[in-house]
Amino acid sequence: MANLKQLAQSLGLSITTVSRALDGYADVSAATRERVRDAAEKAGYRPNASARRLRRQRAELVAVTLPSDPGHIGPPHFLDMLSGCAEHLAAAGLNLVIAPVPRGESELEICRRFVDGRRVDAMLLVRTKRKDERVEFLQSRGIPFVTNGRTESPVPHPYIDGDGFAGFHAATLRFHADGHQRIGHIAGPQEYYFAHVRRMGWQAAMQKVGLQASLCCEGPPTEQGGYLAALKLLSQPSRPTALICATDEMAIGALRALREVEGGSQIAIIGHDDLSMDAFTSPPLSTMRMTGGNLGASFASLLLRAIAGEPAEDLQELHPIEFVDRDSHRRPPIAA
Amino acid sequence: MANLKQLAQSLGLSITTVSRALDGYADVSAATRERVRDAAEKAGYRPNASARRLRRQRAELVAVTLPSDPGHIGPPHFLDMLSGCAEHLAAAGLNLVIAPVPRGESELEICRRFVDGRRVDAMLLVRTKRKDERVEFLQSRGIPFVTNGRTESPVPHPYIDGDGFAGFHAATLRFHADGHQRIGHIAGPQEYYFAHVRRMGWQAAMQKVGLQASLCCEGPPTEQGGYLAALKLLSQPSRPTALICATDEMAIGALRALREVEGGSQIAIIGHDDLSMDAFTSPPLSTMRMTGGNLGASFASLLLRAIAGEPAEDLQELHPIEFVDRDSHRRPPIAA
DNA sequence: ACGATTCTCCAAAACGTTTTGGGAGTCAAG
DNA sequence: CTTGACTCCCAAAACGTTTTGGAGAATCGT
Repeated sequence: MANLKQLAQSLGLSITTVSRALDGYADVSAATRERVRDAAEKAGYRPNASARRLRRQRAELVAVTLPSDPGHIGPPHFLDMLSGCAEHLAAAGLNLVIAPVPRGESELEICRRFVDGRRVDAMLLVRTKRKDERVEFLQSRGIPFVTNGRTESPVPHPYIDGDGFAGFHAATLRFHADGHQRIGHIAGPQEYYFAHVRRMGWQAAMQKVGLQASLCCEGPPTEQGGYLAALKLLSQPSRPTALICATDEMAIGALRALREVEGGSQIAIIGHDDLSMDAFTSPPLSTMRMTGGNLGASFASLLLRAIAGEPAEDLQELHPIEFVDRDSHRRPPIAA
Repeated sequence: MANLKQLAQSLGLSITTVSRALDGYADVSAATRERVRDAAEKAGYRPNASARRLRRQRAELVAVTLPSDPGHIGPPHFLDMLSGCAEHLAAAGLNLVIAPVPRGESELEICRRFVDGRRVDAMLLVRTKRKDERVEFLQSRGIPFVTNGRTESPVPHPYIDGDGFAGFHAATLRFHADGHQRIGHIAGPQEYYFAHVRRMGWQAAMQKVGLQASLCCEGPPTEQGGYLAALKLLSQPSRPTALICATDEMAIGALRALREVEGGSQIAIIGHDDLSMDAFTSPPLSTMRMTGGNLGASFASLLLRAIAGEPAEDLQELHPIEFVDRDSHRRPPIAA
């Protein structure tokens, strides 16, 4: 309720002394420090955030841009991640603001507004593209940032990502080990790094075991996208006997397609993300997910270290992907 | 990159004039206004947010506190709601910051920090309790706020809520019309307004049709809570033939219990929230959901109007609940 | 031609904090 | 008695904006 000036006046001290007493500087006597702190406590004094921010030249804020493009919002567990991140940032005196992208504006626009208006000390980027203009912009401005997902940027930047290549590579080999030969891939939009790298993992594995990586169909990373892609693959002359989907949402769409097509229920399928609904689909959807504990905490830590000036090379986390064994991947290869 | 002073200097104008030119005041000539705006554009000038906030005595921020208590995060579609809300607030120059509650601290603590530090112009509260200390605090401070869910506060405040009473009342009557007599209720923690009012709706309907409202069990609003509550109700000497659950999460837990108990699959069940996974449970979960379009936009609008000083009475929205007809509620009453 | 009005512009204050660069006073050593 | 070190405190500047209260010049009405 009160301000530093009033508090100082009521104590017969200068603003300087009160400020320094509260901040625990050694150049104010223990006696006055106590006196000041008692008074501040009693008055319910909290420093005015805007004033502090102006003076310290720090926004005490970190922004995360929410993608709204593909109709659906970001990665799974996204809110949990944000919440964890915000909690850990708060412990360091930073708050997390969410920066949605209004229709008609680009994510770059938003970054610019936040950065040039000195509204944030750092940014958190999700859904990176292989060539991501936001990353280029932030690098040119020298603003600390961390991305969820890698990019193909020539200059390194902090990120946290799952090793999608290895995950999809392993999944493909697993199907092959089960005897599958016609292993199809339902891919996400290839401008996204995660989608591209997952496709590459599948492709490399197919090549490794000497199979043609031809059964691939790309679509938007949504249920509908997966549905349509699956229908297309199933209409091929030589159908796939197993399907690897870029995301669980697409996999769920593909499941719908499988139910509608004769013999579709014979086809093995696996997704990626471990959505909470996977346990309830029929059949329960086998999937993969990134390992590593509290993702939000990791992001917060990386952000803080980036703000502190640690080099980008030290701020890159690539987490292994683990297999989540439910049921949908257990379908024997259909005899030709 | 630049500030007002540099811009003014480079133009040979005063800071005042530049500021007013950019803000479009009439007391600067059209010619200079253009000149200033061109220069500002070219320099990529954006006003420093902290400075503006300090001077205008507005934080340009709205905080939403994320409950983290029951292990699980808030209502369904929560992130979509936040995103929509943030988008509409942004159009009015406000940003949304998320304020998680660190372990060991109360939500009240967080409110206090944000409000007394002048960090926000308004707050958005979710998961209100019948007697909510956050509401009392904000009312005492005179800070604009909107809650998601009503409270029993004697002084009115802005809110958006679903008419849980009517929804659960109607659901109960629907079961009764189907011939059910032993209609049980799995209730959420009664200190939450939503949980209480839903139980009241069930109770009132039971009373209305002359049935005993005795088959009720309360638990935490989680899958596990629903599971345990259902087990308890099923172990009663006279089992329910239909179950109304306070939330879908609890209903999903209850479904698990039904599968484990002999004859459980004969029992009709309905939840509330319309989680995306409801379509995939077996059987697909019938449920209810709040009507009304973009919830986030409504919250944003109410927040802005509250900030503008409209009286609380004009800022209360009670939305009807609609029935979502899937399959789980279609079970004939078991003959006794 | 002269006061009144309108047009443009500006100096300075204010927002509330943190930080710089001392300034008194005290005390012990020289 | 002087010097230096130390302790405790403070005045003033600075952060970058918005807003107040005019000031000077040009224009208008009479």
